[in-house]
Amino acid sequence: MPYDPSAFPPFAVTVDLVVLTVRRHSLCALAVRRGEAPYQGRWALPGGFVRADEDLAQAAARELAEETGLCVHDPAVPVQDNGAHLEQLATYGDPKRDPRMRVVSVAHLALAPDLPAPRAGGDASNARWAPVEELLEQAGYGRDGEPVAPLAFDHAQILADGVERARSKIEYSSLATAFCPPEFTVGELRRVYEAVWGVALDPRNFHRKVTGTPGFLVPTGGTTTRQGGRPAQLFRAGGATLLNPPMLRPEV
Amino acid sequence: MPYDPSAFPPFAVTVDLVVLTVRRHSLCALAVRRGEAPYQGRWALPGGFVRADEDLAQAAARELAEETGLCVHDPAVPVQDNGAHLEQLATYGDPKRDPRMRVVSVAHLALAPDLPAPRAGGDASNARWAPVEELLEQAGYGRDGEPVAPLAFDHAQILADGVERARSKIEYSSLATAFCPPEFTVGELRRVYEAVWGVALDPRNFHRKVTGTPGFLVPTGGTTTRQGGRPAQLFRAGGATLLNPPMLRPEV
DNA sequence: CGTGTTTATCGTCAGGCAGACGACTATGAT
DNA sequence: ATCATAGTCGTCTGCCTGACGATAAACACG
Repeated sequence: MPYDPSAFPPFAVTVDLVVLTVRRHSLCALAVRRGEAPYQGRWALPGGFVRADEDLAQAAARELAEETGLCVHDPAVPVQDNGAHLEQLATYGDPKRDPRMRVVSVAHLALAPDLPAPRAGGDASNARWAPVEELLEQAGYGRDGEPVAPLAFDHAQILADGVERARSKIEYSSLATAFCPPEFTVGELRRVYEAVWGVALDPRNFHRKVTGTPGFLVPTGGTTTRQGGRPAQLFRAGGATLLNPPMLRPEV
Repeated sequence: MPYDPSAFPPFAVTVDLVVLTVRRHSLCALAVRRGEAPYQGRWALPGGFVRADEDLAQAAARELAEETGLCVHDPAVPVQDNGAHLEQLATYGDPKRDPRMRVVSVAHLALAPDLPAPRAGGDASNARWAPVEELLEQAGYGRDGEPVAPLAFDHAQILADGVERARSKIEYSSLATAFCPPEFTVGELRRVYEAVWGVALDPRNFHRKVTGTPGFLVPTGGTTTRQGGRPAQLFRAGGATLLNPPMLRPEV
């Protein structure tokens, strides 16, 4: 028996994506330029409508693939080639968040290794990686002197929530490896933590901590000098997902 | 300019509530009996449609008040009289989760002190507090020998996610006080942890930990013997919301 | 070819915190 | 009076972390 349509108000449901990566020692998020009203020309988070036959996670994975070409790896297996981590973040449903109509947006958080270039329907000028501090400024000027406007809709709030989730989650999980290529060094992993948290970490204590946590890292046997200096061991992400005891974020 | 309604599929949006409390040393959740198809007569989580002019949090607070009489206290102030903690949990949107139509449910988690009796539209027989293990069993028999059927829809999954959120969140936040009355003893707070985690904790180490964490507990000056034995100091929840270092959940 | 720079890695040491557990206190029950 | 119950204070030991010295292995530059 179908429902009485007058019994409930109809909603549009969308997914919005907070896609984070680490580029040049800073935490960056994917932003796309809006081509239509409202907020035409403003930067926003990528996203779109959930289709009639789609699960929420499927919709988020589809949008992620459309915007970045990333595919989502199975959460049961460790982070691997070109696979991004994707998880639900939170849902935003203020009645006035979209001036056109009642839209409920299920935000998702994606973590990806550094990628060559974003694409937004093939148009590179309408998508970019921007440092999160820049996107979260209320107004001002970016690194290139271009004036920066706040993100469209409530996307600044969504981005802030996503960044906070990422910052806290790398404390007690091995998620930081999702920002790394399939093989990486301890130093590269440390620079991920430093970029996400915005702090400096002691290389010696960090090395002791991550190599001493069982299941976090597994050596591949190879070494690399791509960072300069003494050759460093290469690792892959181990099977462990929870870090116990957690990595401690320095105060302040 | 309104949207073209054919551009997106319409959804019904609901809020479902995982309302947890501690009764008789066990973690219990509020369940209501369904009065109509589908799953007629089965137990389910309380919930309902989000209204056209309502925020998601408002809808959850309204449903909570309707089912329990609890009001939600401002998250900025500490837990206080008859106020419950309420937070968004996750959103569930599988296309087949409701056989009637496309429903997206924004689940919320509420934590409340032990309450006299639930009410579901005034009908007490259609609402009850049940131990979460009992509700999460696939099938079997409850404590009273009554046969137990699984929760309706995907509510077992939602409940499991809510319980897991509560279990992990009392580790690193002062949220356990939301299960306590306005004034409580260290022993009562310890029994909350023991019920939620399902473990036994050392009373001496627990006492040292919670009284030694600045801002967690503030003494009211009074004492009580309601638990028997030597009189215990009464405390209120302090302003601190984050516990650092966290309370450690014993292994296994 | 030495010297300096960079990054990686190993070691040492002191302080803090948690688990294990002994001891004592203050109430009610019998 | 004695016991049972629950609360509170201490002690000790082991582990982890932060601070930091020392060494190793590459490259850059003269």
